[in-house]
Amino acid sequence: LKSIASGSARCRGDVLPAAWYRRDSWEVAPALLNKVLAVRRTDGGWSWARVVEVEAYAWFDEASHTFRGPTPRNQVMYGPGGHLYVYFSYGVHWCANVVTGPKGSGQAVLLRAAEPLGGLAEMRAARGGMPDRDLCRGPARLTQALGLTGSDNGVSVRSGGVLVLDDGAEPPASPHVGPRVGISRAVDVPWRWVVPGSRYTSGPRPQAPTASGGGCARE
DNA sequence: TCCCCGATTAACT
DNA sequence: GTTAATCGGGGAG
Repeated sequence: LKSIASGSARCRGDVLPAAWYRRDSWEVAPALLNKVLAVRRTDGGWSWARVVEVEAYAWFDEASHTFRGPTPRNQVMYGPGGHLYVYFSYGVHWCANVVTGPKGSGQAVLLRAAEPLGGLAEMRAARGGMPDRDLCRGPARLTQALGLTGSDNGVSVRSGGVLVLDDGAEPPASPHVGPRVGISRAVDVPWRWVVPGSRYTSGPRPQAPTASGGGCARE
């Protein structure tokens, strides 16, 4: 059990076992919903947020960085699950993924949005005083708020300054599912999962699975 | 070596 | 709704 704090705010949660990450990305992704992502700041305090939106990527997936095999950039994605893959996007932004699967498989889950919970002052400062709702709403906003950069590429999420914690909150029983955002290939693959009803998600609202006969049920 | 383009955001109109 | 900013990766020549 880990305990982290920022001022009077506090969070207690369990590190997930390595085997938990050794599954395929499309299984780990919805399980990451409602987990807590915590990052230690340089002053020793922490900032943390609850994951509310994720996307899965895999080796056979045209939209994945691993689709064309190993390169210097994507080498962390070929490492064992339970580590952070951080890449630079559009020459401006950092985006963070949790690597999944066994070593060599080339899978990861993109962290797209989170609900800020603790260490809010530092997140606000990092984001230029945006509304709290927008602090981690979007993959690059999330890394900016929590201070994740390329220097965090490859670090474990099970120890050290970046932690994924299970604080007892269950993943949603029926997460909303939909197509991934901002990609041009495999746009029809429904590998984006969102906590229903959360105000802290980004992009268009995906649909609930078969909730009212709607959703993707067609063809 | 060159060139195109991207798992985006913020600031515009 | 539209667009500029901004630069490294990776495929092609």
